[in-house]
Amino acid sequence: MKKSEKTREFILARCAPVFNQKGFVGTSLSDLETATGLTKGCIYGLFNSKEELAVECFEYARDLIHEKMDCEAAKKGNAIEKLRAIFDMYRTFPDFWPIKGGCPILNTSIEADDTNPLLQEKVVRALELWRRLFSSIITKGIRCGEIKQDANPHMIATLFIALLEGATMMSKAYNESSSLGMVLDKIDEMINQMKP
Amino acid sequence: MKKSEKTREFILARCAPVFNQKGFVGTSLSDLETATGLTKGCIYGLFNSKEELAVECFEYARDLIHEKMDCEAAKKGNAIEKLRAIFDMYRTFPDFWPIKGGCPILNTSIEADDTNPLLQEKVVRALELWRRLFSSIITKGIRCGEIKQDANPHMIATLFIALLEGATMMSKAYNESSSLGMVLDKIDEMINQMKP
DNA sequence: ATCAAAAAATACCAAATGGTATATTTTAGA
DNA sequence: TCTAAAATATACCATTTGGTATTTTTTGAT
Repeated sequence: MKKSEKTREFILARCAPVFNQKGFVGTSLSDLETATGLTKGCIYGLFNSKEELAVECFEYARDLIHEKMDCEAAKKGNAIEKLRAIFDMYRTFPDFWPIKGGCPILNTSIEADDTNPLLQEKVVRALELWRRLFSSIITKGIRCGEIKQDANPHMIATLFIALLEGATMMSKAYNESSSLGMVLDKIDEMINQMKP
Repeated sequence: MKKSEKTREFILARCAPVFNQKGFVGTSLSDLETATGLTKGCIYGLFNSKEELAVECFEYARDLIHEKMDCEAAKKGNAIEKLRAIFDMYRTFPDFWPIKGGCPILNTSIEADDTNPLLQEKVVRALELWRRLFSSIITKGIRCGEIKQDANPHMIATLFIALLEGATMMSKAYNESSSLGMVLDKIDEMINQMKP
């Protein structure tokens, strides 16, 4: 691995949490200098603009979370348990997040939807990826007879994501886990009703 | 009404949508000058700082929405219908929002939770207000026998808000109303199950 | 119509912003 | 060990930022 590649990864790891907490416009180049201990001369040698860096940081953060979910799901043998494993991660709020600042999809979506088409597009792709993760688990569960035949994977996945994101916002706002807890209990109930 | 009071209201009405779309840090004084047609000399004569103006804009936007919900609910006679009336507003996404940029509570919460304690505190109060609106309708519904005795108002209100906020984020991201539609259908189902 | 007070505009400020051209240091292959 | 290339730091740039002191304009009561 080339030195520049290592530095790139290092910069992403250090800057992703900063962008996730302060947002794209809220993060200044000097913030990124302090976060990395590098100069902007160096940063601009590896990334063409602040926006390009922000995009890569977003994808870095999204991957962290997605991989963690994939990993938790992979440990389980059937669809219902896979889903439960993913939702159980949220029980350790806010420590669950592999990155400081909460859900990068939520954070970036809210900031970008009216202001930054490039980031906005990355958000849509990330949401699609996430929704597909849920709905593919559900679809397989239906095929294996672990989940009701008439369950609608796309709709259930959408409900799960909406519930999780809304509850994440609330629990971060209140700075306590009880809202998220109530939502997770509801999700549990919904999962039980999915059984054949 | 004094001239200065009228100008204050005018500034709030013009600036609130700008803050709601671009965020606090993303909005510059020159943005506010273009939005109002006034100079910052004038703006600073009425507000002590950009932050104070942002706080008042947030409360202005929150009131717009809250009053619209109150108004819709007031038209109906019983709890179930009051709830439905409020949720039906969301069916006209994105035109429902009395203010451009979507839900100001969601937007401000995401930006402020890690960066701006003052705005953050206002978000918490707004969330509490909103949750109380829902749970007081539900509580009255229980007392009148329109809603199951064992319904948990606080929990149901939390679920509703999480669903609405999560779905708002998704529908704004995708720029289409189908996610919100699915969530509204689910909420409808939940309301039906609340009947005694 | 006058005039003081209120409201708004002008002109200015230091600091910070994103970005770049250049210089210096580090790296790795011969 | 030498050296060219790669990586990083330095020094600089124009522009924008939030904010203010001052001046001009508008207002409304007499």
